[in-house]
Amino acid sequence: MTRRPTMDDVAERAGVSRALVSLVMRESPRVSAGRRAAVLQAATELGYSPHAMARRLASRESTVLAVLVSDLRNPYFADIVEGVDAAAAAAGFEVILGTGSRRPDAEERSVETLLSFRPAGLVLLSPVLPAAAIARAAENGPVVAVERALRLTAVDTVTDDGRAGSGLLVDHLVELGHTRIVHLDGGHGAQSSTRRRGYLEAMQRHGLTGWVQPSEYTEDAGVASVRRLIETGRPFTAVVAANDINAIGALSALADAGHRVPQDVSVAGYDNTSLAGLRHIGLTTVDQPRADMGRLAVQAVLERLRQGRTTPVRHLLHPRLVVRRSTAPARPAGRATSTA
Amino acid sequence: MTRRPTMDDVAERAGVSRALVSLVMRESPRVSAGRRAAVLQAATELGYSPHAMARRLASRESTVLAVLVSDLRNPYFADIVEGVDAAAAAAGFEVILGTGSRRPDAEERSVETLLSFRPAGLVLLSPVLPAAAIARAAENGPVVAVERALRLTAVDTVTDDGRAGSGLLVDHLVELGHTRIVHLDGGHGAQSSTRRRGYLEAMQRHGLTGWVQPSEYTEDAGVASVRRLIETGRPFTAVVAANDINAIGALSALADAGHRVPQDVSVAGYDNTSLAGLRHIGLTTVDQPRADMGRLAVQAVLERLRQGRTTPVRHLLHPRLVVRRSTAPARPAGRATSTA
DNA sequence: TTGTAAGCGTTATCAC
DNA sequence: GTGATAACGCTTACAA
Repeated sequence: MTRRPTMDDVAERAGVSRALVSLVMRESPRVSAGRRAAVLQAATELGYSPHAMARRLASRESTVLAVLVSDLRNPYFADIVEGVDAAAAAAGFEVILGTGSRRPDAEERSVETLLSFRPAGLVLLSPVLPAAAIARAAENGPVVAVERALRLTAVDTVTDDGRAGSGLLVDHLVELGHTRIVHLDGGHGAQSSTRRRGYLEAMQRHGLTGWVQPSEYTEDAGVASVRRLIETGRPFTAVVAANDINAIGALSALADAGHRVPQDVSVAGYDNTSLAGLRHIGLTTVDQPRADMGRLAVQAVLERLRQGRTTPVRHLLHPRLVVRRSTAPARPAGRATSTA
Repeated sequence: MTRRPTMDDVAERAGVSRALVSLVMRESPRVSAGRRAAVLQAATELGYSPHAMARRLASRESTVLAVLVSDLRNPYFADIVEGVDAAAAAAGFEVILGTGSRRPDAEERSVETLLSFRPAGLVLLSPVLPAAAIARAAENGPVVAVERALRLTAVDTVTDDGRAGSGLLVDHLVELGHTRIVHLDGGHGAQSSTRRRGYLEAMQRHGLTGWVQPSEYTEDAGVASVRRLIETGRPFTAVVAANDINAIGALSALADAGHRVPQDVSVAGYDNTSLAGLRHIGLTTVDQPRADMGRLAVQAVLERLRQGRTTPVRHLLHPRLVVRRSTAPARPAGRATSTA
């Protein structure tokens, strides 16, 4: 609580001018070795470290990168943040985070707060903000939206290729001999329409008929939709769920109905969350290069900042298939509903 | 990228002085309604919002609360951060987050960065920083450590009562008729020694012999230690794991060995992570009031700040038992190892 | 109620 | 190389 030492304190103690201290702190090469040492010593003795805000105010340039995390609870974003963090640190930027709990109004407030720090750039992770608000933010500097489709020329985007990911899963299942492959639709969830489209296209590519069952990105929805699926009486041998948690709901509904996974029915998720990797679960899924997505977002900001790029860039990242125990060759009979 | 409008711009447009704009922005009551309206209109027309850093520099007081999150991936912390966030917002504070990936050096750097913003206070979530570094940080203002025992008078602490939590689990199992209850020890994990102590004390209280099997806060360690447990040939009917993920490892090792949960063996976790609540898993566990912990941390900062408290406060929060399907009455025989 | 002017802790632009 | 001195965008006595 005692007043922190300022540059003037250091200057006085070292017997030099404040300007010289400033040069030393910024590691300027044109300071004599002797003075530099004196300043450095005075600084450590006083426990001085530069005041980041005053520095930015005076230099008129910010080294703060603001990141809006729509949902801190979701480890998916934590992975992206780690990528952002690493890339930002490497570029000499500090990262400040804000959170919005996936509510548009809370996100807008959070963005306001972040912008009040006058950051050099703003990274939005899967924001639910209205596009107009994003456009407004983009008037103040580079904005990158991750996992959100946006056509604004002022905003760069980084997304994973959900179509390709669904395609990977369908290809994998077809290779295992499956033909009756159901997709649980993600409903209102982000990326759900892309994933559905990828599924339908891949099915068509293989000459198979698509079968989409409405669901949501939740465990409960997975349970409910698989129950309905079974009630139809139509046979199926594989389920491509909306995401991992949805797949886990599907798993438990199948178990309740006496269907064994993967002997009777194969199940796949999406996102490769830590859940999918649990021994207990062992879910075949799709993994996005999340750290890379974070890195690319930072890179996009830097390009606008340092190279003056003004045309938007659209990164579409390729996901990777992760095969685990929840998928296996289709049973010759192909009638999953007759197991019990 | 165009220069953001400043207070002077607003003042000029509204035909008033900069000081008056400042008063309006800070919602001072002693401004005439007419001028206030004019200023507000000019501000919205220009899209003006105050420069947070300049404001703090001039007012010599910070409304920034810095939070170090040791591990963003862990949803446990996300819950605490939400509590911090809510309480900070209510008190008119902005929150900035830093992360350290549970590496002491990375955490120290992160704290340095956070302090360069000259925050009003610093909240450390389960830090792995050396105590000396924490003491140093505390020279600059209020510091609160969450989930980390610390005897520094300059630092307030908020922790959950791990002893009580383990006690709740043992009481619950004893009530179900269990006597051969094993504890998987958390090893190097935070709070593990407290949880072990709570287990041992509770066992003693019930006149039972404690049995501690070394483990870690991971799934793999849970698997390995239960395997070793079974190899001993000594009968047991219940397992109090180090935490939830450890318990899930235990579940799968038990399943591999042909032991049914909860018919043959009861299993309990700790932390009430989202994993525990999965239908597929249904783990009995202990829940900490995480949002409250965040709130209390903010409150502690505020007390030092506004009420000038200088004596440290130690909050010890009471956990809650959450009973799910993984625990059940002990089998009369009480011989778990003879099922297969 | 409103305006003037002196900071806040730095960097940038000049001189020397 | 080093040192004055004017910004940076704002708050805050103090005057008016």
